[in-house]
Amino acid sequence: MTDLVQPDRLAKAQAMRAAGVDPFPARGVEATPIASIAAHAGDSANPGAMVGQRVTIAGRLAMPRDFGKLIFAPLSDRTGRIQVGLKRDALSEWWPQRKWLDAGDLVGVSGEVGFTQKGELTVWASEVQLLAKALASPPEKWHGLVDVEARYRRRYVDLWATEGVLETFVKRSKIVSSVRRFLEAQGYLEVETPTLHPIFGGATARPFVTHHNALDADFYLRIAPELYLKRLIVGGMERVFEIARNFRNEGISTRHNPEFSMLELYEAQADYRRMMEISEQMLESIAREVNGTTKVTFRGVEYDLKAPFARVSYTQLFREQNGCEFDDQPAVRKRAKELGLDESAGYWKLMNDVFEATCEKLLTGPVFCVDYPVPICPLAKKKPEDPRLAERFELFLGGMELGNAFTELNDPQDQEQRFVEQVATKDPEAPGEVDVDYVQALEYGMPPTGGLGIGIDRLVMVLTGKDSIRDVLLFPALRPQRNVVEGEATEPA
RNA sequence: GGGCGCAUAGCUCAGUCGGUAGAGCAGCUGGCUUUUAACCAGCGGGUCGUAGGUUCGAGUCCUACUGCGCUCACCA
Repeated sequence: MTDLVQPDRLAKAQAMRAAGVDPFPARGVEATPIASIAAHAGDSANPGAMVGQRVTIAGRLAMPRDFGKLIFAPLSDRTGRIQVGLKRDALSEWWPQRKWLDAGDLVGVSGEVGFTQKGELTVWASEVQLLAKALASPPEKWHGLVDVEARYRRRYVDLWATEGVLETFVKRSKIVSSVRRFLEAQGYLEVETPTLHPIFGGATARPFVTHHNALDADFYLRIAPELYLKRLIVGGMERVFEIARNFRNEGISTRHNPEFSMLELYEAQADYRRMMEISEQMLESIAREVNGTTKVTFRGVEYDLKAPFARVSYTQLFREQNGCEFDDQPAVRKRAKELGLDESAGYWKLMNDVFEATCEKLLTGPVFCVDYPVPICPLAKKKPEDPRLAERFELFLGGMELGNAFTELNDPQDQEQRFVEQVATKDPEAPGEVDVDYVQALEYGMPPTGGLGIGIDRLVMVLTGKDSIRDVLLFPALRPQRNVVEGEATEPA
């Protein structure tokens, strides 16, 4: 046990055992969801069908108010909260056991649905059953958990002790389910591809490395599922999507977690224009389903997710903000110097740094920024009418990148050449070797294909109005903490 | 990785000029049959994040470390 355990609660549990009552019984109770009781209870002036019915509810007890021969306490389950009323006269046999109850305990209560004199919906208990004793006391009753670290480390407390937290994660679940419904309605197939990759690719990011003992081989945790999903397009699956957990060994911030969820989808016979349509239609549809409106407020600004979204050209925006063409190397280098950017990297990274420094903040959105220079798009097809540019877009909202898509490069020779160039950079964020198997897949022929990636966590941030990715991840990444268990040797550091 | 900030009771927070460690909630005891953060009376509860330093004396000042938050950079 840890120092969280309250001695008086432990003493109660021991007293219960001594009296033959199990503080941690093996069986639960068959309970009615609280929300379904409240939904059919009406009010004291106009009682609904539930009033007068005997029900059983189960959940966590909070804030008991003890009047000596009468106790009121709210009881919460996953669907809602309702008051229970415990009267001595209705619980004569059980009544002495009330002293074993504490705020935070998990209990089952059976009784008649009714109201109090003040009109509060109440289950008047005729039977009370402790389902699990809380040996640790719940957080302070009206502030809840406010210490941010404690909230993230002990999400299992935060979920019921902090207002709105459960609702956020219920909504996250609905968003993911809405994504699936939207895509399945369009004939998409949900697939699962490997998380352990022998070569990392599909994005530029530092990977996590792990080792398989039996194969005696290193693997990378995937930074993107992209190259496997496109192999499935070669295989004829034609419309596939995956909601993939990706891993990137990079910084942690309010917009970044080392493991995050990305929706990637690929559609044969489509191109990036179709990906724009599907993006805006999907976002509008999800917003309507989970929020009932296309209006969202993110970081204090209201946006409308109603399709169609605006389109803005990368190179045109670059020209407007910097007074030079994106491929005018002397002019762009001069501009980078003015902006005080790090010039040690290659030209194209520098050019993109100039773009991000001068243009990205203008992309409040929702807006598609389209047609990126080819050298920063190693997996995208060139535009037929301008081979300097790739058919790629990024979707922005509130200056934050929500999605990335392109018309997929399906020319194996071109792809091999771009892989070779990537490997030659020796960049730790670029693959260390050419993915020959992927090139071979393309050699069998991949139809014209559009692909799209959308950051699920960021989408949830937008649709729930949360500023930090940690507020939409149940267990955000934190530095590991050493907890000491009683009786365990504490080793010197 | 850089900058700024925070760390005191189970929880939320005070702590003045460096001079005996405080409150509310939670807990315990007693009272109370209609509360909504119930109320009334009483009681218990602390390695002030860790380690050094300055000082007669440190929760308070200084240094380092640890953890967390915000922010900048990178990334989605």
